[in-house]
Amino acid sequence: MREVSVPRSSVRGVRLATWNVNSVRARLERVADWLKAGDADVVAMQETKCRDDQFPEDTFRELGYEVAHVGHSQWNGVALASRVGIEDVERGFPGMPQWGDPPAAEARALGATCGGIRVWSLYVPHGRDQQNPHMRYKLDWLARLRDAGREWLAADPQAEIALVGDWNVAPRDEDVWDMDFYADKTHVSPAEREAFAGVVGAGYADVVRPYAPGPGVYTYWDYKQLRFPKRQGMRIDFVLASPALAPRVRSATIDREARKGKNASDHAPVVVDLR
DNA sequence: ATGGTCGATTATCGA
Repeated sequence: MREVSVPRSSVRGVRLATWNVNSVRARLERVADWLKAGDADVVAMQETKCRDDQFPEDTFRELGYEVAHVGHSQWNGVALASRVGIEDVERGFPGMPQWGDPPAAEARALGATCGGIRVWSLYVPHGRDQQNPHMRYKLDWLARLRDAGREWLAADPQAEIALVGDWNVAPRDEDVWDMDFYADKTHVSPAEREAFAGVVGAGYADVVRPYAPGPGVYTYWDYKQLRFPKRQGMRIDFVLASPALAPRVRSATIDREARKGKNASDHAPVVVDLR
């Protein structure tokens, strides 16, 4: 599968990261600095907030990464950057529900094989609020992802698949800073948690939590209300791994440092080291 | 003070 005979990553393992960058163009300097320091081999990005023709490919290329992107205007947009190859790029997964006018509708999922691992960069619909039709779309979207994920493993139980990104679900009470605050909002409802659990039940394990246990461990902090310095966040960014991939995990970290200072994204990168 | 901040695109909307 690998095109390079002895890539550096095969000697010291593959470092896989996911990061909701909240605009790849507004964040470009910080993303580039993070790539230089972070040594990631594969980086999934979400909320790139640009069209394909606006994606700053050259900056990534200069840093040694190939890129694939799907996006539309300011909405959503997901990307993969890889220095261990990008093959078989797919925009959207089979059965993925649509919302709004294409191509915005397809800007939530990008799959590619990177260094032998099938990586999906995912931006799960937000839901907006419990009564909004967008919530139904969110739950349907996760149900279709569950079905697709189950089929991929049925076709090849040994497949090394990573489902990574911003899931817009906090699966446990400990994953939000205050359950009362979120009681009537999105991300914590039983329906949303069941939808997330459906993907886990299809065979994909959260491989980060064992290395970054809660409570009080988050991946997102609202820009407003000084949520970050007050340590009031949510854990909503996850790396889920298939049964063949999960045992390759050696460590995982949430890079809180990247949320600090000016011009930070409201999400921190999540990093997983594979053997 | 029932908001407070961002980003993309153009006075809103989404997160």
